[in-house]
Formats: sequence, C-alpha cells, structure tokens
Amino acid sequence: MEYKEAKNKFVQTWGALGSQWGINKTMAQIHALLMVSNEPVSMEDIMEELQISRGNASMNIRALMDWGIVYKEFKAGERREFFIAEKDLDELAVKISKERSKREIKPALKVLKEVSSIEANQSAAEKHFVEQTTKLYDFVLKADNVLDKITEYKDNWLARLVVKIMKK
Amino acid sequence: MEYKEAKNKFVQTWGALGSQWGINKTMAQIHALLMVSNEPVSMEDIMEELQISRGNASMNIRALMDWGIVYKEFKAGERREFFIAEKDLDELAVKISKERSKREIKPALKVLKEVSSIEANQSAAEKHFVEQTTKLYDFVLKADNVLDKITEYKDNWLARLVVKIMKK
DNA sequence: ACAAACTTTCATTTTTTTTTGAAAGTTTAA
DNA sequence: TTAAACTTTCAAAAAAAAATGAAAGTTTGT
Repeated sequence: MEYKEAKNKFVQTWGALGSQWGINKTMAQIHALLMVSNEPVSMEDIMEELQISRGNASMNIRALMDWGIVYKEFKAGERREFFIAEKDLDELAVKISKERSKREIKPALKVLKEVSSIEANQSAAEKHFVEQTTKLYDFVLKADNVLDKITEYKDNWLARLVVKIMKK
Repeated sequence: MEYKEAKNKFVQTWGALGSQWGINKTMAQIHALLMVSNEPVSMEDIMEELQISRGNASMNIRALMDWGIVYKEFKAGERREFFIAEKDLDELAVKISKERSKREIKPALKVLKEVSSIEANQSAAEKHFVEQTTKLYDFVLKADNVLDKITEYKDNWLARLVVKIMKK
C-alpha cells in the first residue's frame, strides 16, 4: 500500500467511525484529513480532496471549530484561511468528552432527575419506575464524574487516579 | 408530573440519547421501556406503547437481543413471548462496551495498523502521516485496553478503587 | 469607495436511514 | 395434519439527515 491509498483509507475509516459516534461523516473525514496533514490545509484543498461542496465544507469546518478541535490559521501574505487540527490526542480526548458531556449527558441527567422525582403511588409499577430511574441517575452521574476525573488528569490518568484514591 | 408523563418523557429522552450514540431511536426506546417495566412486556404492548409497527418492533427487539441486553421470557400458559431488559447497570455497561469494542474499535485498530505500516519515503508529508497514525493506533489501543480492564475486573480491587472515586 | 477574493447561509435536492405492512415462516395444541 | 396464534422478513414508502450551489455577506488592498 502506498501513501495516497493509505491516506484515503484512513480518512474513510475515520469518517465511518465518526458516524457511528454521532458525528457526521464529512465532519469526521475533514478532521481525519487535517490530523494527518503536516501543514495547514485550505478550504479549497479540503473540497478537492474529499470531493464535497463549498457549503458542506464550510459548515463542517465550523462545527469542528465549535467543538474546539480544529483551528484557523493565517498564512502571511495569503488571503485565504487555512485550518489545522488539534493533534495532541490527550487534548483531543479531553475536548471531545467535555463537549459530549455538556451536550448529551448533562441534559439527560436533568431529565432523569425530574422523572425519578415523581411521587410514586402504591402500585408496583410506579415504585419500580422510580427505583430504576433513580439508579440510572446515580449511575450516569458517577460515569460522568469519572470521565471528568480521567480527563482532568490526562497524563497518566490511571496511575494518578489510583494514587489519589490510595491517599484517602 | 405524574407517572405516565414521566415514563413517556424518560422513553423519549433515552431514545434521543441512543441516536446520538449510534443506536437507533426505536431500539433505545424499547430498551428504555423494558428498563422501567417491573414485569415482562409483550411485543403487542411495545407496539402499542411506542406506536410502532410489528416489523419495526420485531427487528429492534432482535437487535437488542443480539447486543445481549434484552432477553426473552416465557410465561407459563402463554403462547406469546415476553421481553425483559438487563437491569443491572454495571452488567449493561460491560455488555455495551464489549459490543462496541468488537464492532467498532477493533476493526478501526486493524485499519490503523495497516495504514501506519506503509513505507514512508523522505517527504515530510509521508513521515508525518506515519507518525500520526502510529500515535493514533497506540492511543486507541490503550483506550480500548483500559476499557477492557475496567469492565473485566469490575469486582476486584482496582475497580473498587475506581468505584470509590466515582462515589465522590 | 470599489471590486476582487474569499466565506457563509439556507432553500432545495439528494442520499441514507428507518419504518411499514403484507406475505411467508414457525410453533403449539387438538 | 391442520389451523390458530404468533413472529420474522423484506420490498417499498416515508422520514430524517446531509449535501449542494447560488446568492448574500465579509474582508482586504488599492
């Protein structure tokens, strides 16, 4: 396999993975492309390389910047904008998990808290509902906190985590 | 808020969450419904409660069983099949992460290994490509292993330590 | 102030995913 | 073995999501 083929395969694979994780295909592909580029890439180049329209490129680059994992870069003497990806993988993981927590987990927790707080009457069904949703709330809250902890100690997080707990 | 409203809200929310995580809406809703039911639910009831067709119900229940998080249950004297959800949340988390690892992470790792193994020529671009994809391979591999460890040893000391910090 | 060089927006079109429902398949009881 | 009671399958329809592209908007150099 030579470079061009490998690059293409990587971009395709990363794109497919993205769509399984709630990020759209093009967005993930643009990210992949930027990840493996050693220098800033223009919008024109992105369109060309992924064979997508200007509007599509523009909107997805914007979305990537909203996530904080792609940045604009200006080149001296160039009018156009260039883009680069966050390449530090720990940093990338931190940003993605923070963003997903904010967008998805936190709102879900809010609903879980609400629905688990109803006054259950005597029926087994209602009691069970309250019990299950309460458990779920606790579980999701804990999972979200662990994620926080992990990303907080991004370098060597597991070891530090263990050390920290030992001290308790 | 009373029971029926709360139940409906929970099912809707869980469904929306599912689609953000690569599981389709109906599948997640069926799972939600079973999670909060204190007794086995028939396909008829699922169709009725979620207002979906027989085919849709059948296919998504099947998918949930393939994931190992929903089971068939037979009631004495009843011809129909009933369904129950895995309600132990730790068990649920283990099954989901194992399944996603198998379906998504492992195949991605294979591709990463492939593309990072090309012979890079002297160009900076090719060198950078190999370097980035190699880092990515290592990172994803590590993350996958950590997930494995956590789910595999959830009953032993390491997990207990982790659980401890979760409770914090 | 103007126009060239870009980027963004969004109504429309295209593609992808999900759902439907009727026909085919299966199981059980008599 | 038959038929009733159920479940599964899958081609077609519907719905949802993503992509297009032309017009509108913005920035910069002269």
